[in-house]
Amino acid sequence: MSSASSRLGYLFKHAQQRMAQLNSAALAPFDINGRELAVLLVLTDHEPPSQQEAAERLGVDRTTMVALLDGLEAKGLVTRRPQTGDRRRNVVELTPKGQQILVDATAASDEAERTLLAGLTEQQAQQLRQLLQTIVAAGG
Amino acid sequence: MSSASSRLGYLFKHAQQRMAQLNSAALAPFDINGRELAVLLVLTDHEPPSQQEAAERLGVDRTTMVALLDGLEAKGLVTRRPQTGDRRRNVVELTPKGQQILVDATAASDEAERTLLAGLTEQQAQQLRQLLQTIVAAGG
DNA sequence: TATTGTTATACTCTATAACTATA
DNA sequence: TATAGTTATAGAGTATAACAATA
Repeated sequence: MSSASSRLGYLFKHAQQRMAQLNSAALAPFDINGRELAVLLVLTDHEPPSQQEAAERLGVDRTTMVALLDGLEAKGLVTRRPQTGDRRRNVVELTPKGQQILVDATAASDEAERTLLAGLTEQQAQQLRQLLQTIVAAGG
Repeated sequence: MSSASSRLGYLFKHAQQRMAQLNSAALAPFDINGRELAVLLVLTDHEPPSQQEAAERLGVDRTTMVALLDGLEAKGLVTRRPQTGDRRRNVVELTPKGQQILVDATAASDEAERTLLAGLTEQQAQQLRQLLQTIVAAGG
């Protein structure tokens, strides 16, 4: 238990790096990365949110969200427009192209996740997901 | 399954961020961070390794290891000396102070890990660790 | 005054390329 | 020629502070 490779920080970091690597390869055909896919997912999880709401859901600063959306908008995957009633806020929505990319990229990322979990049984994979969700949800 | 917060990339990243946060607080009294503790652990996992061997075990570039060891050496926790027989290599060893810090900091980090896993049973915590090790080990 | 989006800036972590010394 | 350590540099990813528009 006192080896570097058994500590949680090491394990989380390396698991995340490997997942990012696999996602990167799987999403390359769609010209997006894992973070951008996460943004697209956040934008469709609930109703069209403001940039700040999207940032909070993703756990990043609102200034980081600006850069992420700049990229997605340049690729024609999302649109921004002032919210009627409070023109300080931007309503961010997926374009039809963005919606299509979301569907295809999610499928590709699902396959990348299966690759990462190839050494686990289906039951173990579900356990892992549940345990992680418990930890992350508790973190606030 | 199509929400951002259920994807493995998101879960790993946020779990790692929370662990880093807890480690940072727990290790502050010892003036080291989680990465530096990992280096100390790598240096004692096996026999005194060269910088390059230590870098490979930790999964970072050798140039990154240079900077990490610069910091640890400046704090008086490790020493570097040319290896007799191949003076291109540095043998890196913990000082007595480094060994003491390692013991105390590991205990503090163990406590931080328990905090992160507070929502899980002991059995679930061990399961999580095992599943992560399986994934990371498979990744090469 | 407070909030949203934005910009400028800086900090951390990391890797690539080039250099020095050793082999 | 090849390798270990080093340095300079650059690229992600991120946050803080300050600004403009709006409330």
